[in-house]
Amino acid sequence: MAIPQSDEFNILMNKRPNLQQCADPQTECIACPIRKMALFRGVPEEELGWTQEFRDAQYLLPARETLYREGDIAHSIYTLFDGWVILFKILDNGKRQILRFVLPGDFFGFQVNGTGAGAGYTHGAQALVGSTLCVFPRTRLRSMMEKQPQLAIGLAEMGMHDMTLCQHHLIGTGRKNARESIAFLLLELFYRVRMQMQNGFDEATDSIIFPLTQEDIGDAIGLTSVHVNRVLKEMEREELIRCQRKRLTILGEETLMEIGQFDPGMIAPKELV
Amino acid sequence: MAIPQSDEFNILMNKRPNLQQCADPQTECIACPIRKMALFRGVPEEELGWTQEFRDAQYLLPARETLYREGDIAHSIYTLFDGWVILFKILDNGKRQILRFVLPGDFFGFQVNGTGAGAGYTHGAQALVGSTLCVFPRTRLRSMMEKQPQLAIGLAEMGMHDMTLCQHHLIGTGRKNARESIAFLLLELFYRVRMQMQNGFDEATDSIIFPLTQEDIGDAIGLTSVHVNRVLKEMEREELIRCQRKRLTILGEETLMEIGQFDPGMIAPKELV
DNA sequence: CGTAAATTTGAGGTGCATCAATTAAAGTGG
DNA sequence: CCACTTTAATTGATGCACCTCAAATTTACG
Repeated sequence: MAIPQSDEFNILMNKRPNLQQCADPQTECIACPIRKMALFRGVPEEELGWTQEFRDAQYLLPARETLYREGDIAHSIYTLFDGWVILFKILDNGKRQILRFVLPGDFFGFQVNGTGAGAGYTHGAQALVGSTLCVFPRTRLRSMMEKQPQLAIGLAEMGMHDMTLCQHHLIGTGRKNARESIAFLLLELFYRVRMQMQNGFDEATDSIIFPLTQEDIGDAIGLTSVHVNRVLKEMEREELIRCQRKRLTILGEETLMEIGQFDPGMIAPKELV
Repeated sequence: MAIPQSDEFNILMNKRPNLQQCADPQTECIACPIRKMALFRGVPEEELGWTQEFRDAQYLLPARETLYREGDIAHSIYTLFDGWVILFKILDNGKRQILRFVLPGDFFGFQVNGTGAGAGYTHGAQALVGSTLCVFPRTRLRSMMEKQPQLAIGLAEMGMHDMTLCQHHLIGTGRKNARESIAFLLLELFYRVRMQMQNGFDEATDSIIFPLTQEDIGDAIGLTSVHVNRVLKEMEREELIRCQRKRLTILGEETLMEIGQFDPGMIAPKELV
């Protein structure tokens, strides 16, 4: 049975032929398991029909696929429902800087250059694993926020959280050595995945699905994959971590936290007052 | 004549004995020359009496003085009215990472750890030059936003802008060499100061007041002051900049923009749609 | 005008990059 | 399920951008 397709979807498909519309039934906002962590966290239950109407649909993005490139016209903004997405920027010299690791519940795609409908994304976005996205039309965001202040507050709060993470990455690249900032990154991602308790965390082995390559790690904290490898190997020899076959286990949590100067409270979700 | 002092002020003075209340008359929000760049950008004129009531007062913070330290209970949030403020974090090893340069119109002090009235700042704040601050009670922010959605939207927009700057700093420390990221930083600050056309920009010489020490520059982009000095000296020899006596002149704008991969559009104020 | 703070310059060391080649793992079509 | 191909991980040798330490000089400031 054919699924009816919106204009948004057609625009999207035009640019990204690999994006697939989900089969019915799609997750309703009212039944969304990650809602309390996501954009609509502050919206009361009785209003959720309205958020549902704002949302365009859910889409599947296969692993390694690009969602958008820097400069693409920003038709849509996204909440990641399931999977892993990276936001990044490519420099003139060809080097890549990963700006953010997007995990389920995170909102992204709202950072643009320019104004109005023709504004372009400031960065690129790519899936690390097969991912499910909730897609919203960007041009309606402002009017939606004016109607529903909770949405704006939620956005400001999530922005604050993202900002904190970004600042910690800045500290990592600016003022920590390779060992310290790798320890921090591994712990940060481990805690963020474990916090949501649904997406690849295995309680039995205290491990998570970890789809980053060593090159991804390097591009996040400003190192070459060669040097990342040396540090990771050393940490494995010291029995601080196990990082194999796309799975990460933290063995020496205490020690790693000291090395990376990591404290879970630093990356806890933020609230405005 | 004694100025009546609010509870907020007393709390503030208790912790920061060097903060001085401005003499009357203080700038009214309705007459504020930087309002359109600041937190209340979206608030219609007829509502400004209300923003005025939200604001506690304006205060003076002398040069080099600390406004708050990391971990201090966050009673207040701030808009910088005039001056330069840096937000920073000190690591265990004593190194300092500057997270943000706050210029007039910028909003800060809302990033906290924890919830409720006892939450603490995630970072420290310090004035580089004598600065004037608009102070707001943090605990009323949420209710204010619920009453006035434009405030939440403004906050989200400013957050987006700050995030973009932070990401560019991340790119600088992570994926650029000393020369490139110094060029970027100088241009960024130069453009941001010139954009507001009021605060130390001298049209005749195309120069700005530039209160950073070479150590400040280094702590912003992850270099030692020694190495910053060598790069700056080289740039002066090449007649790309003049950076003396707390004043910065850009001589080779084109070349510098190429070196730093800087484009003014990247740091233009952001709007949601 | 004296003292502290910031800048400047030199010499020597190191953490990470670069280049290069091998091995292991993951993906793909038959 | 296996051969084939591609991608990622691993290891070694060498180099350089930036750090560290240290001392001289200039500038800011009470």
